[in-house]
Amino acid sequence: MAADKRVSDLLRENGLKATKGRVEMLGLFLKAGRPLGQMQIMEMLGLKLDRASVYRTLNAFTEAGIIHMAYVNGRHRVYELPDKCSGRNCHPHFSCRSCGMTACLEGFQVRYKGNLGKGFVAERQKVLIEGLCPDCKEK
Amino acid sequence: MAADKRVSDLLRENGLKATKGRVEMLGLFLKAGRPLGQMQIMEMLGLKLDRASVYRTLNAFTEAGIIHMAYVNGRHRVYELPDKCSGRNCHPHFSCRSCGMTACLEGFQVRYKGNLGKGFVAERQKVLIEGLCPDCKEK
DNA sequence: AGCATGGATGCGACATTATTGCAATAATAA
DNA sequence: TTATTATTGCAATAATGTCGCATCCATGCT
Ligand SMILES: [Mn+2]
Ligand SMILES: [Mn+2]
Ligand SMILES: [Zn+2]
Ligand SMILES: [Zn+2]
Repeated sequence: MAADKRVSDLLRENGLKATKGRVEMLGLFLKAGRPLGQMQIMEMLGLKLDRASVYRTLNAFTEAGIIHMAYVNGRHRVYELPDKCSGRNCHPHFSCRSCGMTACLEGFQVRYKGNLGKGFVAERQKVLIEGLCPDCKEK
Repeated sequence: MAADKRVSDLLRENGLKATKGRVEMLGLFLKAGRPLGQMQIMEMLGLKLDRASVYRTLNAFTEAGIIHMAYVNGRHRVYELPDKCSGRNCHPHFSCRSCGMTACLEGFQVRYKGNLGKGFVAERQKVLIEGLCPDCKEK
């Protein structure tokens, strides 16, 4: 598949061997266009990869900067491509306290007033808005 | 101790029995003035409470609104008093990606531009700035 | 003060998420 | 193609948090 070739190259450009599992996982992130956790990845891939390999790949991708952890949902770590983020301005997420539904907030800017303090260096922000989704707001 | 009396009353005002463990834990939060996790709590209390009780108390306090989860540090959930927060404007935190050091950011305002979307209700924000602390910046 | 009662605790078992050691395997360079 | 070395699968282990249950104790009532 031609898409696989591009994904493989992307992996090698980032210093990672283009193994089957990695190609499938990165392809999934590219195709999904939304944050993914370990369980979802394995289900979408048909449980073909070992759990440990999925975790190791998520860590490898994160260290390489191909993905980053978007947020923690309960006990689950959820990862995504950093494509909707620009530099230190990572896009925020919303989480429904009632049903656990989460969503990327794209049309939503975060601004800060004040400064961190002498010597601190900001590299990234994680913003999570908690509240109620439209469904849970009813009733 | 007179302080214990006040803490006990605070617990009862929130519909919680003023047991020894709860008085000690809430006293710790009031005295510490900084976010605390389960491990820190048990160490500071000399391991007098059972692990399960600490977790149950953290949950009870959270449901009562006496504390809330400030952030997740690796696998650890860290809680704090909501006294530095006002309504839906919870104060942000900083976390050093190198040493794991975290800090409350008090002189730091967060502003949003744009809106959530029809039907969404924002109740709380969790903002975590990741980067390097002064010590780790030196390297 | 003494007693009754229901919630809280201690303890062990369990659930879940994530990591690690190690032998087998597969991706890359020569 | 072969050699080299990172990666994988598998099982064991770690780490965090929850649950059931018998016991205990904080509270309200007498
Ligand atoms: Mn996102
Ligand atoms: Mn804080
Ligand atoms: Zn919802
Ligand atoms: Zn640091």
